[in-house]
Amino acid sequence: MARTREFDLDAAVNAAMNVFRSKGYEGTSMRDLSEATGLGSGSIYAAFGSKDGLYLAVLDLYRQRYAAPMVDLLRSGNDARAVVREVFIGAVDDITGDGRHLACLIVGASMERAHQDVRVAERLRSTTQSLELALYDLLAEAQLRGQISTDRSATDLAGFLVTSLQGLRVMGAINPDRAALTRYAEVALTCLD
Amino acid sequence: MARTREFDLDAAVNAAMNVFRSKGYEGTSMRDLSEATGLGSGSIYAAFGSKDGLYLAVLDLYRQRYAAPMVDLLRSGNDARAVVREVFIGAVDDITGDGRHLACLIVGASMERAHQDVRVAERLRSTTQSLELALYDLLAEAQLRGQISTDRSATDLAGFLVTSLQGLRVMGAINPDRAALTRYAEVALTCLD
DNA sequence: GCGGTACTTTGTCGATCGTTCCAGATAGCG
DNA sequence: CGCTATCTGGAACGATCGACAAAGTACCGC
Repeated sequence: MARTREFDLDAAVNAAMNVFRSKGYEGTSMRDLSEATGLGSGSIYAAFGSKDGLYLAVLDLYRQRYAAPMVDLLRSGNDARAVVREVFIGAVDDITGDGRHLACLIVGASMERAHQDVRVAERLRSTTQSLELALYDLLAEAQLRGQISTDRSATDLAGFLVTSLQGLRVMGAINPDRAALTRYAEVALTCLD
Repeated sequence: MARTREFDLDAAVNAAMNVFRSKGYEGTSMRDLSEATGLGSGSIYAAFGSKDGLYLAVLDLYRQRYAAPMVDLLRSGNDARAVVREVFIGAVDDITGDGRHLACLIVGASMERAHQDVRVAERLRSTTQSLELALYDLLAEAQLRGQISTDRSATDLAGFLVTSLQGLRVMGAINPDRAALTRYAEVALTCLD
């Protein structure tokens, strides 16, 4: 063996993620990525192969960092209503959290890259489906226990809730008004009544 | 006066809109726009000043072509429930309509351009607010008449419905399943009950 | 019909794009 | 400690970016 890699790969992907979130895929140049990660372009290409490769790594990190904890929360076994509300409030916090205008990578990727890169599309479908499935399991169970409405199937409710989450991200990008977004989220939650 | 303009300005903006919708702002080059509109880049710069200028013209056309008719429908004086359902079904049709994967310009602009160009942000806010206001007027009236629920304010309901519409656009980009989107829309409409 | 004018076309500008390659630096092994 | 495999940062690549100037063209008022 010889010299080992000096930089923290995860930290680099994380830095790249912030750039992609604020500038989009096409709007981000390799120069931007070099500056954000502190790496030379040679190191980036050695580690990820290409700009696309780095973007895919960013998508994976995003899923692991944001989507996976949300799924874990939904599967924690707590009260369905409380857990779903917590997910929505967490999302609103995330949207309006910092002033750096970090758009949702999932929504951005859906609009900009899903139709161009099939690997991106696959990851998006997989990520949203895992979230939808966790919601479905939670809601189906709650319906059996009579804790939420059975007017709509758990499938439709889960899909609708994911749709609302995506909508909140878009609305937050247009107008990051936390109080308003919270009220919209509350209206969405009434579908469980 | 002198030589008249040879091309149809609206047709050119419309062609540019399709390109922007399928490739995004940064992903679209002046060459793409030249080919789509059939104009030389010189003509484009003479007519719109810059790529940004053309993009703003596209946003205005999009509003006039898609958002304005929606507002007109909401203000047509017909039954609130029926009109709102019609708007949602129309949106789902638009999302899943053609196979050309034309993303919603509003959502795409929100994610990619709103944080970079203040003029884009203004147009987005203005467009969504006109839609929200039309919904508010419709729903407030319907509440007075006892036709829909008064559990939530008309303001919140209107905002929530716009949020749902945006969410449907995102979900449609990830997975253009008309039947599923229609069911999600139906769930959203239950907030009026 | 003719001059003037506005529009169109073409070619090209410097800058920047994503990518590749190289020379120097560095850590592990014998 | 020397060797060498690997990593590093930066220079340089051709291609393409958005933008523009000059030349050609068609139309209007006279």
